[in-house]
Amino acid sequence: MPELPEVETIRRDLGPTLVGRRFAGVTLNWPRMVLYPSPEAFSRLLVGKMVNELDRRGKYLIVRLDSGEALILHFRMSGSLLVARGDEHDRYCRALFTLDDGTRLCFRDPRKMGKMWLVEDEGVVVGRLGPEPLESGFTLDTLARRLDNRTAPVKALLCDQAVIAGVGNMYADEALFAAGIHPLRRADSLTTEEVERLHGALTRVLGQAIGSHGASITDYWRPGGEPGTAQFEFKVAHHGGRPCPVCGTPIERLPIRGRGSYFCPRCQCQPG
DNA sequence: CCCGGAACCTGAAGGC
DNA sequence: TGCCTTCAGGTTCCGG
Repeated sequence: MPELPEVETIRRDLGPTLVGRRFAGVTLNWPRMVLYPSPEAFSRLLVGKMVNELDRRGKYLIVRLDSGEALILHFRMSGSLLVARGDEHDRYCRALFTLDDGTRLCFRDPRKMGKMWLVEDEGVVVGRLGPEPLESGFTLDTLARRLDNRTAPVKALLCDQAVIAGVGNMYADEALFAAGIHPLRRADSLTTEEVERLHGALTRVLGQAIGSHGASITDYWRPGGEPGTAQFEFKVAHHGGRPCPVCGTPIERLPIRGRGSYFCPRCQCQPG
């Protein structure tokens, strides 16, 4: 599932391919993935526009155009953005972009949940996101204030895009394990030391995952088709039943807010 | 603010 | 082997 490290990998990999190129054509095989404007207007307005730069906010990829508009993509669970090679048919290609140099880009998404927008004001799409956890402004104090006075489980807040942008299920589990904090702990019950450990764990886990080009655990691949390798560094995420790499206790799985949360019941002390 | 559930999707995994 | 059910997950929306 593309979370921050996966989308950042896509951004870095595709920069040289996209920047300076113009869109020559768009084929929408699943028009419902376009949320704004209408699919017809989306395709018509995109063709001819040049890519100025690639950016990322949270799990959103932002393609800034010379017109001042932005093409924004969200990959949800199963989306990836692949440079198409040859003329092989991919039944999961939901949108195909052709560039002015003949390069083709496929928005591949088996579960059809990815979304796209073409907007003049990025804020209408990404305006409510919380801070970027890898930017210098994301200090210990930033995190502490975002968790203070919140009674929800810390795991739920880490996955809330309005609290921190880009953290999803996998990396929330990994960060909580690295910080030794139980996912059900009430956010307002964390000590200063725990928030400090969590802050360090978040930046470390996300930064390391970017260095490994993201985690290929479901349908995520890098734009060139290579898998990421961050999943090999996971200690608890999706490791239910396997022994904790620190103490050997079997990793447990617990639904929190409808999402499977993996943790070590010994290393991550119980709530309360 | 917090919570649960539904909706969107389909491949994978489990039960019988 | 095959049919059927359930699950997974990010986001949004709705109701309590």
